[in-house]
Amino acid sequence: MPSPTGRTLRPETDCPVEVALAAVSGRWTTLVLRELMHGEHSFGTLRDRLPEISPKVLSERLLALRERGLVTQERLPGFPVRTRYALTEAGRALRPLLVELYRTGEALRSGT
Amino acid sequence: MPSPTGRTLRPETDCPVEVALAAVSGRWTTLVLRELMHGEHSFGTLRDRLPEISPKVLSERLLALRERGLVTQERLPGFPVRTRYALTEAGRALRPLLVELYRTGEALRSGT
DNA sequence: CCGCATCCGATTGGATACTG
DNA sequence: CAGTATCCAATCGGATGCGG
Repeated sequence: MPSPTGRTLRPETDCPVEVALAAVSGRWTTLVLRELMHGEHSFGTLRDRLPEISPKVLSERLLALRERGLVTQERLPGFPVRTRYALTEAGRALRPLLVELYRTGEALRSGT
Repeated sequence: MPSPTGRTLRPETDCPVEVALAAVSGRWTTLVLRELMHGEHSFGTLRDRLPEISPKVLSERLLALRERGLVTQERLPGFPVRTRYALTEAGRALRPLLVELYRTGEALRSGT
């Protein structure tokens, strides 16, 4: 965490903690990441695996992840249209963080 | 992360990942935690160290952290009133997660 | 099939003033 | 000193319908 001097005094988007948090926060985000950790997916297969997510939100999440360079989108030729979403190297770099989130969450629950 | 079977299909508050995320999310939350990681604080010293946080938000964050069992509040006798906030054992258990957030955030930035 | 546009209710965070 | 009460603007997430 930030050093004693040079401490951030307010939430800044370029603070590393905020950067990482931004990458995984937002409803459904971690679940979308989990699915993509298992491999590539189309828009539709993601919806199949997360049946209750609305197209708008899924679309928003995928766009945000792409803008952060965590996910790539590829339009496949042919008809009907198909799309392929996959994690980038940076996206895969989130795995240890997700593992740590899981680990910490379990510790908190058992501690309670 | 959740096992192949028994995967969570939607965001549920008792999913470990959500539990951990809930503990650290919300604007200012990680900064308040950071200050408390350094030691106990009163409401006022927290405001001094985070000059731009509003009393309402600080109050909300501290309450949420208390409700999750991450922070304790102690009213000190005497006048004027003083209060002391400190991390619980569970609260201190968040340190590795904060470190991992920082580490991941830096990796994302340098990767960009 | 993909995913954007629209509408809407709920939640969030900030500013400020006030009380025990 | 330590908060709570109010008010408000902005963001968020869900439902649904339409267009490429």
